[in-house]
Amino acid sequence: MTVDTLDLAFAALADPVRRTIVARLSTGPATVNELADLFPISKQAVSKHIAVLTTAGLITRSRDGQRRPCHLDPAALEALTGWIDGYRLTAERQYRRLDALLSTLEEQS
Amino acid sequence: MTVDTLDLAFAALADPVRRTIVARLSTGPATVNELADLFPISKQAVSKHIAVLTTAGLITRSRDGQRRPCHLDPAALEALTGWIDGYRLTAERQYRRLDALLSTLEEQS
DNA sequence: CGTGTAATCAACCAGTTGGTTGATTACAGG
DNA sequence: CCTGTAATCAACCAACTGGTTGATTACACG
Repeated sequence: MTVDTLDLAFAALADPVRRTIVARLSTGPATVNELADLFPISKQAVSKHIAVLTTAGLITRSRDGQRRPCHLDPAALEALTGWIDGYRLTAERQYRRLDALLSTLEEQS
Repeated sequence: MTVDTLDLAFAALADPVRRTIVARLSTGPATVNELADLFPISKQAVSKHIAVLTTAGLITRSRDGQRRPCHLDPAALEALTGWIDGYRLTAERQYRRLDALLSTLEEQS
């Protein structure tokens, strides 16, 4: 996952409407119109949100007659948690090392 | 973690400068001036980025003389992965259920 | 072919973001 | 007290975002 993709993916999840769309899609595919029913905004606005999520690689589209259902991509979500966890674990290791150092100093005093 | 905090945290990580700051802080605390050396932008701009990360709860500040070092908060990062993983796992379960259904239909045909 | 529906495109507007420079506050040390 | 340094505040600007409405494309069905 490239740096730009990380930009797009985190930015995509920074909006509550888009997070709600992700939550809904986690239970199965849905069309733009179905998703638009969840919000008090226009269908075009929802279409834009879906475009943001698609560009970020978080969802994919398919074709079923006139309908173009949206599907969530779990692998893209996993890439995000992977990025975060890398640094989180490094930081936690760092804190444990600091704690150990402080314990050692405590014993010596 | 409230909805607004999720907004702020994801938006904070949507910027490559701020992600680099997070990466650097995962190895230990650093001051604004130290962090500013990593980027070709003004110290004030870095100060703004740090304010964004602080408001999002991802980093904390402390006081050491004139210095005000920044520290990464692993718990805040964990809250983010927790949110993502919830829906990722739901989606993966959904796909496994679909696969199972397709297998059943395959057997019956 | 004509009609209805799903969805996007296009233009526009208000508010936010990321950067700049200049001035200001807070603290350490001689 | 005065000087130097760390950091923030304030004002400003160009670019982007999230919303709107109106027009357009793509497909299914009778």
